[in-house]
Amino acid sequence: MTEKQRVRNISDLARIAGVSPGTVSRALSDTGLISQKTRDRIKALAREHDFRPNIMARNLRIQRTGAIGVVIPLGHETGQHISDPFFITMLGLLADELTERGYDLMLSRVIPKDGDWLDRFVDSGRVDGLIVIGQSDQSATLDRVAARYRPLVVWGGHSKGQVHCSVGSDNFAGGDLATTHLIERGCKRIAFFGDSRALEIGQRLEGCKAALARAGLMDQLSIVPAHLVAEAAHPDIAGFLTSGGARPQGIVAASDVIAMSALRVLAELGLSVPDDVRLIGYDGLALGEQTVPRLSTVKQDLTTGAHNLVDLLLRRIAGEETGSVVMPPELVVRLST
Amino acid sequence: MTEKQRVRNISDLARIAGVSPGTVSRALSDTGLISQKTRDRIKALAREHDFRPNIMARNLRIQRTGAIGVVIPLGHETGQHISDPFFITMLGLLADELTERGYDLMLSRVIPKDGDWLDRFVDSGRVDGLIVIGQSDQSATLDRVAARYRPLVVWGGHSKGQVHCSVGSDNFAGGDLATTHLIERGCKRIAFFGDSRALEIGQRLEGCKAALARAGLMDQLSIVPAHLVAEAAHPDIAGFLTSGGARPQGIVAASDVIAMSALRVLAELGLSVPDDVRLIGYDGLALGEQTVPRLSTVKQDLTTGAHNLVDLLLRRIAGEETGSVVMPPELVVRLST
DNA sequence: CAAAAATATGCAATCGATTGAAATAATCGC
DNA sequence: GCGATTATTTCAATCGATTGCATATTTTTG
Repeated sequence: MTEKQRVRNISDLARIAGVSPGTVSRALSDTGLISQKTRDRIKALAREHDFRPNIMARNLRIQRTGAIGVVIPLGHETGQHISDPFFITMLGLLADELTERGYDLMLSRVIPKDGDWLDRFVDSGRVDGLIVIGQSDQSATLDRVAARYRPLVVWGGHSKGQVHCSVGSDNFAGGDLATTHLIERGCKRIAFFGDSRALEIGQRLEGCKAALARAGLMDQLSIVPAHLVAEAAHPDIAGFLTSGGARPQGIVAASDVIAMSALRVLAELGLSVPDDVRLIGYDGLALGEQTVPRLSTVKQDLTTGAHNLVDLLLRRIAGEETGSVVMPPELVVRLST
Repeated sequence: MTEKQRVRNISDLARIAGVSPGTVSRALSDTGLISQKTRDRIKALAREHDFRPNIMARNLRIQRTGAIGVVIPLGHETGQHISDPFFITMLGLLADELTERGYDLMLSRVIPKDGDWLDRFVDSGRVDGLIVIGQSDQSATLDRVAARYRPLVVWGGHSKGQVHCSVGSDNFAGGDLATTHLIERGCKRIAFFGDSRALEIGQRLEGCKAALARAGLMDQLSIVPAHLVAEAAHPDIAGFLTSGGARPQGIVAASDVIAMSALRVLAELGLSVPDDVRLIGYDGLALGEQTVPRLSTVKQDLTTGAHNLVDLLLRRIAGEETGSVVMPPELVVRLST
């Protein structure tokens, strides 16, 4: 009979302890003036009744949720799925980073049909801040919302005049890096696989073009707007490679996933990588190490990226003004080039 | 000057509309008796001031959060990362399924050091229910918590006497299926790659043994406790294949990810799949279609699985009692066997 | 047209924790 | 030993929406 009926709130515990609810609150949150003795006593009591203060009530009162929203807009690419390896890698890193800082992660997948999707999330009051993974083709929406809602950061490219705060790698430099590498390997006819309507991919394509222009190979470029999803990219790529045009000597894929699809199509056509065609990906995902041959790629440091995203976001939540971050990409040469 | 200062709560709006807060509440939530006329008027007003009721206050009052926690315990495998393709695939499907049912998804990665990790989450009051992906080696903890906390479902294996509600495929049957397939292809020496301390993998191994026993090949089995993470599995596998023992004719990998690692090791050793060694994975993930050669596997229907998980969970939240679900696995023969 | 029934709206308590101000208790200086 | 400080604790308002009950309004009915 020592076990009373369940302690359901701070007042119950206060009654048991013979103090006021306010005192219990102060004892349990390690803040506020209170004697060490009562604090210990009340904490022990709380443990004994395994009581934990109601988080919703706390949130309401202190006006914060302790959760950060992570949103993945699947804009230009309806079939794209949350299980895309890039998203996922980023998601995992963000989960780690946010957990470390004491925040929960609220995941949301959005298909932006209207211009309203972001507003709805922002105004829902469910989260203290928002991380958007990828701009897709929604830069305008992001800019509009960023103008009124501070705690918002975006993984993606940075472009002139951009209003929203972004973290990403220098896509132009990366595209240049990849292309220059292929040129150095002796490739002349080069194909770019990727849909340039997405901001980042467009920038990578520009970098690719710049490298080609420098080498005087501009007229040798083919552009194939391959889908980002592996299954969807397959026919795009197969269509191009079997269309009868001159076969490219080098392929710049706008993502590692696209590169993997290309790898498979090439294998199906009996072409050897890198002997017949050289192929380079983009992102530096772990799966590039598991392919045969292992994939050369332009690596984005996603660990640092995730760290920066969270760091900037928390600073913005704290009211600070922050600029965007552009990180240098790194060429990783493995066996596919 | 038509735009007054920001409407921040239901009372502000009530004042503007000239009604009581209660009426506004009733108008905005499509419940309760209220005249169509006032409802429309107030809704229009709300839209005009783009006001949305505070969710935290609502949650506190109606005692639910509208969020479901998804927890990934990384028990027996410290290096394992949230970006494991299986987790991720499941996560994406759950996100879709939950969004559809009007719930948010709160993601949490846990490394269960103490026996307390699950209790903390359950008692935090952040979520209305919990989905745990994978039992890892934490069946005991899951059973203990399930005994007192109803809205909890687990993806994973089902074993006799299990207390917690689980959804998963019949791992024993799956292991049998994979092994029988290899035997039919003429394999005699068979290796099983996977760490059987995890419940599901242990069951797959049992199925594998059963098939071998039937064929009188029990003494031909090698067991390699490969890690679940691709990078960590690589040395495990390479170590086994170069150890000088008789090379297996068939390999049953406990997951597609392990199979991918095996594929790479075999390629590095100059062995052809399936000519020199036949290889079958487990899970039926999309990435198995992108490998060279495309991977044979035992497919678990994760879409249905995710649907079942959410369905059972919501029924449990509603107070219903539910049993576990064991789904039949399906043999998918591609080019690696 | 009055009474009964049905429909709308207002009132006020409630969910559970936090926190500034007020009250009380403990400690100190001389 | 007494006022002045300082350390604790209590009190009560607050965060913002929901909802049972009471009241007011409208509609129906005989």
